[in-house]
Amino acid sequence: MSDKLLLLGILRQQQMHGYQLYEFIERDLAACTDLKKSAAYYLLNKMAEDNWVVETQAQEGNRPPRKVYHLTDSGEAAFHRLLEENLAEYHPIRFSDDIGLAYIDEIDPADALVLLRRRRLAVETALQVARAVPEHEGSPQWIIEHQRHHLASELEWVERVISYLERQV
Amino acid sequence: MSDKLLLLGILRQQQMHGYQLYEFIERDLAACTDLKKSAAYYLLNKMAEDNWVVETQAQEGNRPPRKVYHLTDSGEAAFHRLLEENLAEYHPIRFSDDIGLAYIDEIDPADALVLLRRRRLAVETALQVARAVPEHEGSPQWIIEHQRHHLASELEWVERVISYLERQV
DNA sequence: TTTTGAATAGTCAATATTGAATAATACAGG
DNA sequence: CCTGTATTATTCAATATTGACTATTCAAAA
Repeated sequence: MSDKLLLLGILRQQQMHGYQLYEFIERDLAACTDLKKSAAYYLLNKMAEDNWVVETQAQEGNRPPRKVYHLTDSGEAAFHRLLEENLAEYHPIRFSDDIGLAYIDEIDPADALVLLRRRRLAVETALQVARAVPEHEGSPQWIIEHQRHHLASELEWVERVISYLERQV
Repeated sequence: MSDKLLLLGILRQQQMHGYQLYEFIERDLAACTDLKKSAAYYLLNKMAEDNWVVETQAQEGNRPPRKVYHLTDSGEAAFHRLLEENLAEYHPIRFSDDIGLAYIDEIDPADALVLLRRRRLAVETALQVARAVPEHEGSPQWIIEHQRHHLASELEWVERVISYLERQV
């Protein structure tokens, strides 16, 4: 659902064709979502069926015709509905990367340490990238702030696991 | 992949039939994964094709025959491979619940506050649940500890957003 | 005793998601 | 002018995932 919200939110500001949407998402919204190109087209078709958007053909030069998506009134209503839903909800996340920790006793602690230090490096790198994103003036960029907050917390946590293992060795 | 690791890890300790696996996961591992029954069967079939597990038929009383899954040697090898991979990697997560925050200016700040307080309640509840899980003696239960650490951090963060909005109103 | 409901064990069709393929144009370098 | 590569725009087949359904057994209630 949040992907539909995202697409509707973009189309609300400006009608676009599929590829344009995809590009915008890849380029500017990589931090919020990893929505794939073909998934975006799929969702646009769904939303067209539900009449949240309409497709119009547009020709530019003698390029192949493009499908431009416009928000309808019922799409606008859906946007607001999904927005309120999204703001109120909280989906607890599962850390699939944690599964291995359940079996950490199956390998030599010294080996485990090497592997977890590799993981720590990955977290540190992600944190540095998130911190390097330039500030936008105006209202706070909640999504990137959340990333930073979260990654700092993750780093603390990996470090806790690592120091436990260090005491084991 | 982490789902396969989970299944292999369980089958390593004890051969099981599909339903037994599913039950164990639902009952005892709800915190680590939300693997569905049919997804588990799907993965078991995949792993049988790859010869990581073998199926044997088992009859008990006059119940319908059950498929019991055993780990093979190459399954054992795969387990270790996946475990090392899993311990070393870190997949940054996307908070799909954050999409709405990008559009928070589209609604009245007072309304947004109401919605976000609802979200805060959901986070608080999840945190209390995680804290209520009884301690296991012996080695630390990393997964549940991670949950607690993470949820505490999430709560801080929602509170940050809420106080920003409170200053806006 | 019959019915009702829960537990057991799995299958399946419908949905969703992905990566690869297609096909047209633009454009730069030799 | 030809050729290879990048960009544009979308479709599609293959994979993965889900929820709903089937079918049997057991236990308890009516």
